[in-house]
Amino acid sequence: MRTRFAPSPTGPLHFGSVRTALFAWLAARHAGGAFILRIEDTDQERYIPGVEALIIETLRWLGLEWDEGPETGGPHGPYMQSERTELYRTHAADLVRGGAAYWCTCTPERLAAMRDEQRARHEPTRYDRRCLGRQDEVERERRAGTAAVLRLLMPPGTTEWDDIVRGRVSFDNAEIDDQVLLKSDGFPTYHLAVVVDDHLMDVTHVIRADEWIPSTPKHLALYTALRWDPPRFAHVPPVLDTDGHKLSKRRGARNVLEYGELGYVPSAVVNAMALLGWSSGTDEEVFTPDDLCRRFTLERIHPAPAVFDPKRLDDLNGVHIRRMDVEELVEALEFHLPGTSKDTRRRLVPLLRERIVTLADATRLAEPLLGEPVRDDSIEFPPKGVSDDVAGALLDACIAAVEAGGLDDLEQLRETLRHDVDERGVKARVAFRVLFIAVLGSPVGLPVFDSMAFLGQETTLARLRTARTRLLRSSRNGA
RNA sequence: GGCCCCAUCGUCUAGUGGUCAGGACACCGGCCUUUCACGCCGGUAACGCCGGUUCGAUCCCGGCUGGGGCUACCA
Repeated sequence: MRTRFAPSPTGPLHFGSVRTALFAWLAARHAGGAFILRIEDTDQERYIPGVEALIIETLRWLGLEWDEGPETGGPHGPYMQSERTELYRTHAADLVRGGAAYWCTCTPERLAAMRDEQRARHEPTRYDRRCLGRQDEVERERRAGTAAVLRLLMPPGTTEWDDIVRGRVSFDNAEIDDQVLLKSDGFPTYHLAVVVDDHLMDVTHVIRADEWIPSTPKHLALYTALRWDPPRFAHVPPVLDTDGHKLSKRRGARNVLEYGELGYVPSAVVNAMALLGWSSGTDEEVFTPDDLCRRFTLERIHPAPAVFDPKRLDDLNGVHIRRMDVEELVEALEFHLPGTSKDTRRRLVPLLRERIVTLADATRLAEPLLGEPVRDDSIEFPPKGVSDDVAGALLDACIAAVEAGGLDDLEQLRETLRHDVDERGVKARVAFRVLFIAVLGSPVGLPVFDSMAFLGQETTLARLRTARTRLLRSSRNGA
């Protein structure tokens, strides 16, 4: 099996377009086949420089490596359509010779007027073949320099194919327009280029968005005219946003690369994408890329459009993070805990792992351990349910214990302090908020005794004493 | 206007001519617990509508409705 992903460099990749690439990649990997990357840059007007670099970076980040394509090369190159124009012209000439295509010099104005009339008559809009009956004349016009396009002569009859995700699809050819194959600037349209390239690159399975279904009969007609065996088609449904609209650049669909900056890990993004429109048929839903390669088949793609739910990605991201081993996480966290050493991160990971949804959460959570905790006076201190006396006694006990080396045995330290507050009739879960605020600056956050151990005796004592002082001052003011 | 695609909880989905219509996320309870989180237990929640075929339809067929797409010298 040979599949390809053929994006046009008109903007960065979003979740929907990458999911199509993922499906093509998975299908190839599952079958032990090849995955090809080809850049469809035949539209000179919409081309945005630099975007192909972005596309390449996105696929690499996700681990969707291609066997043939830009940068890696391959036996069927070049893999940029703009460098293959000679190929398209050659095959266009074949089509003309075989009577499957003809030149047309109709102006855009005439074409527009023609369509308006057809629409008014409730007919399908398609070229009326005016130029087909006057080819000698058209030839003279072309020689004289009149702009001309090459059109496919759509044969009569019906076109049918067995789509891997849709089943049998069929069209009445009479409804299909004589598609422009070569534009007047000499560049091919998508329709000619895609057929020539897919065939020359030996693509066996065309996996693309279902918006291409209506033009598939044109492509099939081209395969027939060129006497080539057509590939199998799998038209995959679109990914919708929460409002039910198709994901698009225009509607602000996020560049997939941004998910990395936001702290999502590639394996989770891949997992979430795969689950949009595909299921394993079992109850399992957490998969590594390797798992997916093993289990993915095109036949199990659900034909209905899918709404992308960011909550699902969050969940999966947390799961994938929790499944990473310490060293992987130490590596992954480098960007979000800037300036930390590997060893620091190694000590932080056990505290963070269970409580971050994205890697970026680590920045906020670890902050009080990496810098000074910011005192937030909107946080009640001592907290509700804890008297000044109890808070003071707890801090004193904690200070004394830490001075005596209590951080060497956190379990023991905790039990001692818990016993103390218990005797004063206060629940540890309530009283310990004093410690949280003292050490972390907030009543919620990382486990407080582990945090003390991370900070070390000196820093811990400093923070406890600062809190103790703050307490004295406030109770004096209060009295 | 013409043509095409799609339709199961809020979301992603499984599913069969006879099922208590299953799972996951989210949500709501509870447990665990030094906070938070993790984890565990439980709960709310779906076959769009109308016909037909059939002893019986979520499942097969048709229509409708709804959503999406194509209808360019864009992809």
